[in-house]
Amino acid sequence: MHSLTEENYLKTIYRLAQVEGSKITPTSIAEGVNVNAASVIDMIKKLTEKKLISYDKIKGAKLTDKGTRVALMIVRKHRLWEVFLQDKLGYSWDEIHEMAEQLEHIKHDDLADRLDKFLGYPAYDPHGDPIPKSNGQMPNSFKTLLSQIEIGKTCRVAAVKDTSTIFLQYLLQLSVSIGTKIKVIDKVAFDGSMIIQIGKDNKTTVSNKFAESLLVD
Amino acid sequence: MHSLTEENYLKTIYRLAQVEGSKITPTSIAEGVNVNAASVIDMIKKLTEKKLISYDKIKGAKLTDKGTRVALMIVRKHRLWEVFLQDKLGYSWDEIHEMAEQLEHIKHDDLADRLDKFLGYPAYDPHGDPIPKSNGQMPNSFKTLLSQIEIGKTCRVAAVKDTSTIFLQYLLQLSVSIGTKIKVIDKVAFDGSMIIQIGKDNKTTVSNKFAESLLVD
DNA sequence: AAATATTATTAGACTAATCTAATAAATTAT
DNA sequence: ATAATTTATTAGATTAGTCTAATAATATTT
Repeated sequence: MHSLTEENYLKTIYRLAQVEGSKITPTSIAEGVNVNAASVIDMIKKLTEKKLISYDKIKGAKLTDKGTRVALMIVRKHRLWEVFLQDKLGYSWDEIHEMAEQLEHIKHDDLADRLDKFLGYPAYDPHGDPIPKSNGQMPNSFKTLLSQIEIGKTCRVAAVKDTSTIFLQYLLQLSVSIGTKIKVIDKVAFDGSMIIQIGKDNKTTVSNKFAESLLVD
Repeated sequence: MHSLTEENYLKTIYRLAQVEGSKITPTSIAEGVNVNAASVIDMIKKLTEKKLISYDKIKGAKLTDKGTRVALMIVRKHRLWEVFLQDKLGYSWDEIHEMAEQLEHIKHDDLADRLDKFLGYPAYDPHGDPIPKSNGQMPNSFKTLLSQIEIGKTCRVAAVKDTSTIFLQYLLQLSVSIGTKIKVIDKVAFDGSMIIQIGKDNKTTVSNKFAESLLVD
């Protein structure tokens, strides 16, 4: 079995790998796991030994098939528990992440599958992220960053790229949640900020950082 | 906050304290937590420092008010999660303990309360043990050991004293669960075994060890 | 290309929780 | 009450995961 710590590294590497064509360096992992880069080197050795990742200085770190399977099952559990916390216990989407971070490590052969069934086989979690199936398959989705939407077009919030509490609370303040319609009114070429209309509200200006953190379809 | 390990020691000390008038020694804790007695000595020091227990060689270990509160909240979470696993996910009572051992350590201000509400404020867990309320109060219950029941009397299974998988599976095999009616037909003075009738089944003979592990009312 | 800055890696130390082996203290049996 | 046994405690080592500080290797500027 894998320790909680190992699981967190695998999950982080999996997440970093989602960013297309990026090299996964010890430093990026260190940021993700929130430890010192020196610690990452040690863990890279351990995970390599266990054949959960491969690592070379030029290509960076990469999950093996085995490592991917483990990571996907952690992501699966995380997202299923998030659905549970929102749908069954009535938490709001900015409160659930921390708890799911703990719940994702609960081990039992078919707990995830039973939970999945109990929740009615949800395809997406409350943040709009797809929930891996027990065989590792992902429900596919076609999402783009809000920043990529052309002026005049309207889109639907599908997921958040940044799940930090501070961002989620900002979204709450703006009344933005999964499913909210957003119309792009104008873009500021200078700094990439956008003037958008949220639902039927008045127009708001949001930063480029904001527009790069929101996934829409 | 307390580490998972500290929580497990507190829970064990709480459990040992339930056995009326028994001194809680380093050795008994060591058995309960499944570690070496030397390790217990270290932890006793740590928990004493944190004012979670008091310890002296003559009186043994004892939870302080603060320690009791912490232990009760772990027991509360454990038992609530057991209800969840049985009632909502459909696990049987011999499968849930291990999972609840992990779930009881999930930390969040009001997770237990929300879960409690979601489950409909259950008073007892699937093993028949009372679930502490959020203020630490216990639903009271008047249980005796099956071994104490007189010949000819009928009683109702209320809880199990031993929650080992092997015992629970034996119960399952005998079709004994919480609520099952048991009539005491005869007792063997020699070794304390009992001849009992389980529900409407035929008579069975059970050992004294068995009769000392089952709580009835 | 040399100077500077960044990133990767090693070496050695630290903490929490554990262990074994040895010793001290207390209990039980003879 | 002495011997034998059990229990408590100390000392020192071990493991997983982390850290800091120093060094090596790359990348980026100028």
